[in-house]
Amino acid sequence: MEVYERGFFSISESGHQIEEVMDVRKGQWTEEEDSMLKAYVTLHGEGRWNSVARFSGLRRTGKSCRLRWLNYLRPAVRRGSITLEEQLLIIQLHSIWGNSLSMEPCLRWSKIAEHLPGRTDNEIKNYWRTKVQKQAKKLECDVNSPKFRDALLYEYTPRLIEQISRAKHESPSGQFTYGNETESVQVDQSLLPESSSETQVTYCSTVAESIDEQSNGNGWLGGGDYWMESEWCEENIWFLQQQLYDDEDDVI
DNA sequence: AAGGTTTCCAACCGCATTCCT
DNA sequence: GAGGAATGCGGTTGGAAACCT
Repeated sequence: MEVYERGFFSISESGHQIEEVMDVRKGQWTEEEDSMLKAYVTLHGEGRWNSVARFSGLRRTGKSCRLRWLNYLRPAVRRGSITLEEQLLIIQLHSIWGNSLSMEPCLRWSKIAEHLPGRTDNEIKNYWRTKVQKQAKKLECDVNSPKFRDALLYEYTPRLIEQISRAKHESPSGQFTYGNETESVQVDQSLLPESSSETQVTYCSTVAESIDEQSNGNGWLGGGDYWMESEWCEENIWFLQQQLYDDEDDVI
């Protein structure tokens, strides 16, 4: 069903303000709209989205065009499930930029997305909300609680790293998409604080930087064919559950 | 097979920030 | 420097697809 809404197109060209009232289309993009937008951006480049909306012939707002391009049409956009390595990074980076300890509560999804080439902030946000928050709910604790964050960082994360390492060694082709030495991101247990505290941020930064360093120059997501099932597997959920219940009285 | 429920993700919205005149 | 337009962000929603009964 096509949805149109009365809207304004307002742009300024060479100092002249042009304002026009017309029907603005909303909802799912059609293939035709996609190719129109693609063709226009290929020819004129990104940016000036209101002009794109007006001159491409699309009955869409600039905002809508921008979003469609950035989240879907851009050639760099990567598709498919979030891999284990990406999960690992998201969890770690979210602990730095996505919690209340952060000095910059804004910009977190886009900041995290910067470290996952080809992934959009929208995608990461969706992943976090649908997968991580769902698991927190299953485990009957708040996703932002220190208990859940600790469990994710100090119990789930090392297991993820272990799985990644195992997968690397089991992979016959040896195609692994970040770093040459998976072991170099192994968690050093001595670095782990006993419970949630400011040192958690320091620890996370260290791990994230370590991963980031490896990603520089070799483009760990840049072209690897490595792919594996990356959803929250029952084994990991069970393990997390055990940790949460075992530590119930220990963790503040 | 049909109807109901859940999951997932593309797209929208409102607000904040940045840019431009 | 001020004001308005453009852009970018996080939060939220709606609907298609998948799953369950």
